[in-house]
Amino acid sequence: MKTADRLLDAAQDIIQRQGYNAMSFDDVAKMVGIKKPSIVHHFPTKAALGKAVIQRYREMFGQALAGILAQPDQDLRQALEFYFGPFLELDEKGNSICLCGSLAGEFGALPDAIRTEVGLFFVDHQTWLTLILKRGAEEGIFQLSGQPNQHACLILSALQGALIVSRATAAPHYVQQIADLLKKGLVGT
Amino acid sequence: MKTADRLLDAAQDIIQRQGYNAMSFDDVAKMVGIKKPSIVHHFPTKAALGKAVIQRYREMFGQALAGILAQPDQDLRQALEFYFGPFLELDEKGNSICLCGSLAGEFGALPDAIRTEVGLFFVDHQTWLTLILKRGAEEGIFQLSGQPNQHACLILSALQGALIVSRATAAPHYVQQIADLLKKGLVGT
DNA sequence: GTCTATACAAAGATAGAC
DNA sequence: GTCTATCTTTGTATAGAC
Repeated sequence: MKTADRLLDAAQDIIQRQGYNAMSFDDVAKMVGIKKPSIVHHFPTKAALGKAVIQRYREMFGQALAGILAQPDQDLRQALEFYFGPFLELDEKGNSICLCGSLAGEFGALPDAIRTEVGLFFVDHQTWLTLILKRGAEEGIFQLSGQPNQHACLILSALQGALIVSRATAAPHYVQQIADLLKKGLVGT
Repeated sequence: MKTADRLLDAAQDIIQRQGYNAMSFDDVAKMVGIKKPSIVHHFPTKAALGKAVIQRYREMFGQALAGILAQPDQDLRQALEFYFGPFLELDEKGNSICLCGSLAGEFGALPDAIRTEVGLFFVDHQTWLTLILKRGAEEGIFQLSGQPNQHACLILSALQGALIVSRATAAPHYVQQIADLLKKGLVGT
């Protein structure tokens, strides 16, 4: 595996566990097994490393979500289930939250370039969820009590918040409980 | 106003805007108008300052929530409305999120004493919300699709997440939209 | 209770050899 | 592409005067 990718992996892992400000070049270098100044050859600044981490994360999610949408005869309930997947995995793994949830928590301390990427991540997800929910409502699969966009924001916020609260309270299967209740809220009473 | 209280105010403000790791003695001292080493007279370490900030925050919320519960002939819908209040205010103010939401985002980088306080904050809120929802369900005011505790966790997570997403996307009245939909989810279809 | 001065470590970043 | 060495700034904390 290329050094640049291993650096991205290490940086992402630290941010998801400890936050952006707690991620230092030295920590990242030690995880990869090289010395601190060698990082600069791959990423000139910490902000550049951070930005690259989010861009890769956004792209990974973007492809996964586009892949779900592209399926013919898609089951929209199943599509939503796929969406929950990565968040459930993060919670069961423990100690890690969504990369962008972590970054957004330190928003006021972030470089501008990173703030922009984080904002785009959330908008991406809201847009995708809104589309799924709107289709589902039209097909009669979902019975929405509010606007599709509103439900999309609730799902996104609840998952991000659930990961954060779950880690701090160490409650088992916390995100799963939240996801189950969110699903119930989409099928009427 | 006592210096110790002004230090707590300043530290809390920075944590809510930028996070715990971005909060330095020097920043706090400058906001209060004293020099960095003078803080030590009031709080021996950064961890002690941080812990004191959360303890005050927990106590403030604790008293407010107990006050709502203590009201005779309480309207449970109104009680929930009161609960949403501080989160709506934070969102409208902009740039700040819940103190404990911010800290929980950096959980892996926090001193043990602070982790404990953050966990207690969330448990406090879950317990209070569960009680309100359970009573409401018994009285027929709320029609819950899941367990009261489950709804409590959803409300807490959604509000914490909404503040974080709202700040990163700069969407107007974001938390209000989430709160409205959460309320709809408690009254059946 | 606040100050100046200072110790000490860690951080992001640069220069130049290999 | 990685290294050693170094610079500069910042951060937490201490010592001791006022």
